[in-house]
Amino acid sequence: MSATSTVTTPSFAQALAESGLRSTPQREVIYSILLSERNHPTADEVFARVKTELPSISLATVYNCLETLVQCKLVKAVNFERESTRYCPNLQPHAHFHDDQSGATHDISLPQEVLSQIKSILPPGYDAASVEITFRGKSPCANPADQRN
Amino acid sequence: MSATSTVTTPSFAQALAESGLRSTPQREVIYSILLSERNHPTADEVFARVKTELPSISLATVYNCLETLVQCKLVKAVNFERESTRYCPNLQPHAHFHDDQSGATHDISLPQEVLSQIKSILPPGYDAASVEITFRGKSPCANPADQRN
DNA sequence: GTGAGAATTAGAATTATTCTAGATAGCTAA
DNA sequence: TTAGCTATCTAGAATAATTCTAATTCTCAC
Repeated sequence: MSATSTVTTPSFAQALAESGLRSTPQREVIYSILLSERNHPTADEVFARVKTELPSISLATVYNCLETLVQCKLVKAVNFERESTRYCPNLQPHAHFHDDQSGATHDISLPQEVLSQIKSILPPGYDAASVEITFRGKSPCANPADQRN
Repeated sequence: MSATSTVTTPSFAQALAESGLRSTPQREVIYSILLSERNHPTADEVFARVKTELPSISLATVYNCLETLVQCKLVKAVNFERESTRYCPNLQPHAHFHDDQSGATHDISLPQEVLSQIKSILPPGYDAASVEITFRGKSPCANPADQRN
């Protein structure tokens, strides 16, 4: 019942090669698991699944491979950065901008009409209690030193 | 240099009271720190700061108080849920919907025009490399059992 | 003042993730 | 082929954020 017939598409190897990396059995199997199991698995869930095909694989390798696939833009990491939770007293609807350089997080005010347009992408039946919008990139704040967050 | 003159506004006590909770020195000081330090501090940073006013406070209390303030809707938690990172091979622009009941995460496709409208809220100088949009609430998927993520 | 429940405390426990050091494997040039 | 270099993999220890536990302290209603 091996649903994950290892996909060794040229494009897979190619995407890795473009970053100077090799296609390995571990990477192939993990990628094929992500393709077949479209339910946003965690590293641990991938680990459990991949062990049935490569029993000697280690959890560290799973983390390494997932990180590699993200770097090669073959998969995306959801719930992105695993840093400390941060708190803000700004209760107005707003988005956040995370400056990659300084690590600072800025509030970006969110006009009502944009918010409702965002909510309009939800198919019928979806009832959203909250939306979280986070940008990441470069912000105009010149001095990283005086802006920790 | 005690910038945090404890704010005991009636509304603060009131917001707590509405949830059947008390206004305590620890909660007041922590809230006032969040108000004065508008840079999205972490629990640890709040802990460091609050210790100068309440030297005997414990880290657990800081976590408890922050959680309490979030429950009373006095502050918001950014970088919300501290769960495992999840991975998906869907490279199209899409948002995520997190079903609170089942814990499942669904992809929501994101039309180009909505995406560009979202990006348009950024003030000049902000250069976003990526945007992450996450809804949370109730999704129409009836059976929580067969949809883990 | 007393007693019940709420809140706080210190420290242990948990969980996701990263680090480290050693073992393997695969390619390159002789 | 084979020696050597590097990439990759592995197991287990280490780290960091957070939660849990049990004991103590505080508050308020009576």
